[in-house]
Amino acid sequence: MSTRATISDVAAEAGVAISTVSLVMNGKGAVADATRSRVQTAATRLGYTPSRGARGLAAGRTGNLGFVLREDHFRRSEPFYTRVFLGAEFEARRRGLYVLLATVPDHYTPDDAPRFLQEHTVDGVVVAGRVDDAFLEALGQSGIPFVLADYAWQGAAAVHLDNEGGAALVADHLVGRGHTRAGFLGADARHPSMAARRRGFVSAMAAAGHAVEDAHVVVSDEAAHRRTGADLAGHLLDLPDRPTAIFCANDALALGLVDAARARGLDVPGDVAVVGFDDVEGAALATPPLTTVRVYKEQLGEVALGLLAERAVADGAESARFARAPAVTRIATDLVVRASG
Amino acid sequence: MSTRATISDVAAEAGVAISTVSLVMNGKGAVADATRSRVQTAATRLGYTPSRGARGLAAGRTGNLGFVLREDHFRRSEPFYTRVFLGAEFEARRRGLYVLLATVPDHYTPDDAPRFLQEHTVDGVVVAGRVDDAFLEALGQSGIPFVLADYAWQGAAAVHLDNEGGAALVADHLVGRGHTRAGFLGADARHPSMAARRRGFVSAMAAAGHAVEDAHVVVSDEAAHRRTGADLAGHLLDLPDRPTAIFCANDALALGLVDAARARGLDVPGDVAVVGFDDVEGAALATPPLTTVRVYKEQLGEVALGLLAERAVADGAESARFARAPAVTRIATDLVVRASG
DNA sequence: GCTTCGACTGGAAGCGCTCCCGGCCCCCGC
DNA sequence: GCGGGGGCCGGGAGCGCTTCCAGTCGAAGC
Repeated sequence: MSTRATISDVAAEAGVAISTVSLVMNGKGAVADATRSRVQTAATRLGYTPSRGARGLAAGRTGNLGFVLREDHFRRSEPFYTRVFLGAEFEARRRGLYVLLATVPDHYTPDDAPRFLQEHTVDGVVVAGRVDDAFLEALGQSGIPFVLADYAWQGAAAVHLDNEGGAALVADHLVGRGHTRAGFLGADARHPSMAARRRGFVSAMAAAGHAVEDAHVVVSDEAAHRRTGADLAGHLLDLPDRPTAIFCANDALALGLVDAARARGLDVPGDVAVVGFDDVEGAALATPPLTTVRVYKEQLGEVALGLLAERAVADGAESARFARAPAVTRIATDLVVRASG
Repeated sequence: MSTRATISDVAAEAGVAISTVSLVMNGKGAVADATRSRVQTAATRLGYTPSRGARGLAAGRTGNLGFVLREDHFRRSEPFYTRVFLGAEFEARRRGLYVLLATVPDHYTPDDAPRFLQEHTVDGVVVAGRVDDAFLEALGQSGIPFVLADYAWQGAAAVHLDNEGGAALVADHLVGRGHTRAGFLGADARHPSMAARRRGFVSAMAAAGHAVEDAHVVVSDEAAHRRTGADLAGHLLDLPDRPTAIFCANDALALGLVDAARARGLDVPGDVAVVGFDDVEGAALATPPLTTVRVYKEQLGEVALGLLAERAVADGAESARFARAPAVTRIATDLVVRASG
């Protein structure tokens, strides 16, 4: 191991100038093939790998990107954002970048600022899921490019799931199965995705000629957990004109609703069909297996990071940044039909 | 925002030399109080934060630590290692360090080497959970200091849970409840922790005068999932002299065993008491709530990172590294008694 | 009163790399 | 045959910071 080889070692070994080695390592400029290969063999012989730190210092870029999410999103047992992160990490690796992970508390104060915002150790930030707007505010003012994943804020660049489209798929599916009286169960109402699922479902049902009655739309501000689903279920299941099918804003809620239905002696899907959203790992294993909308979490992360990388890299032109119109990318969703509805 | 302040801006603003600013920022050397405070106010007025990259380059240290785990450990739905990571990240923040996360595949080949090993972007690495020994081999040869969390390998520095102690607590508890015929259900047998739990339990039972019969010890090499627990359960539950209590190597197995018991019409804990290990989030919510051993995942990460930080920092003295005896730290565990046993 | 020390501060040499510039040489066109 | 334009490559100035070294100045020591 001793001390590792530096660029000048390689230059000496190959008998060329430092700058030539740099050109070769970065695949830039015009270098004669002979020289190029001489440098390359010298580099491999010495086991040379460019130092990230030095490269960053000189190039004014760090090659690091931040990935920020709310603390409780990260420690949730359903690894939704973990998967998003993995996708991002994968894409970063492909591009030769690093990802620094950081969490922000539910209620953000300037003291909670991830250090990398201060120390400028990242060229850009992916923000996953809903975070305190105060954080986004601070992030926006810092001038660091950022991309939201599965969240929306003031027209900032974002990539999210096609929630409306997925919900519409559900509506079509239910209508196709002969349901004309469908209900919706939602939670975490402030999350744009949740709102979009509701919107997509309600309007698709209406478009199909089976408008959802207001009384059949139950939405809460609470977190969208299984227990919440069970707790809210009564508002629909105990109705005299109980819906014959219920679309829940996510699988956890759906699972909770199934619990509640079962507790009431109702058969799923016999008495009430249930459809979720997300296709979490437990959905296929549940009894009955849950019909749901599959979302591609890794892809969400990949796309978000890719978008960010392009913005952050192009960011040498400080001025051009705000000129580019914020892009909103949508990741397609699929309906997975199982036994529950 | 424009372009951020550098150390020389601060020096100019405070009317001192660059080196003096550096001394102040690092709290080193002898600087007159007046100068110090002048520098500090200048720094805050300019919103100056030292650049990590430059600092690292100059000091020969990056201030980054790696956190490596197996890919499938990370995407598991139970966020065990996620919690460990959070603990590590927390401790790193306290110390002003960054954590780079990387995963290695189940079967490691040199191509899978996390980039930071090559690019020397980290000063040390925390390895969480069981990884391919080939990776540890490579890591060891790279000369980068590392600390294992929840794994053991060739006497390398490691911190792990007090598995034996926790298992002994379970044994004592069961004996105290009058159980004299206890069984053990394990999986992922190659994991040292799993072996330790078994060992601790068996020897504590023996010490209490109620040795566990060999036929009552069921261990598999499969992953320790809920389904595995259900699948293996028959080897104990269907025995003519079925144990009155079963200690499972982790909660997932225990939950699976409870499933299997219920499927057979057996009452838990009436017909068979069940105890798990880990205290996962679902343990308290299960029916019946699971008696289990609580482990402090965040603390595991904290301690591992702390240990590593000390090694990696002290590592200016390249030679001293191997002189220090590898420390093995143990994190205490607690018994949580709930309804299942 | 002059040396000696210490406390303090400034200068400057890098850390390993990128990238601009300038120069060499060779080939082409007229 | 001569000028000009590329293609290639070397030099060198930084990037922002740490750290060694030298130098200044005031006060204590003889």
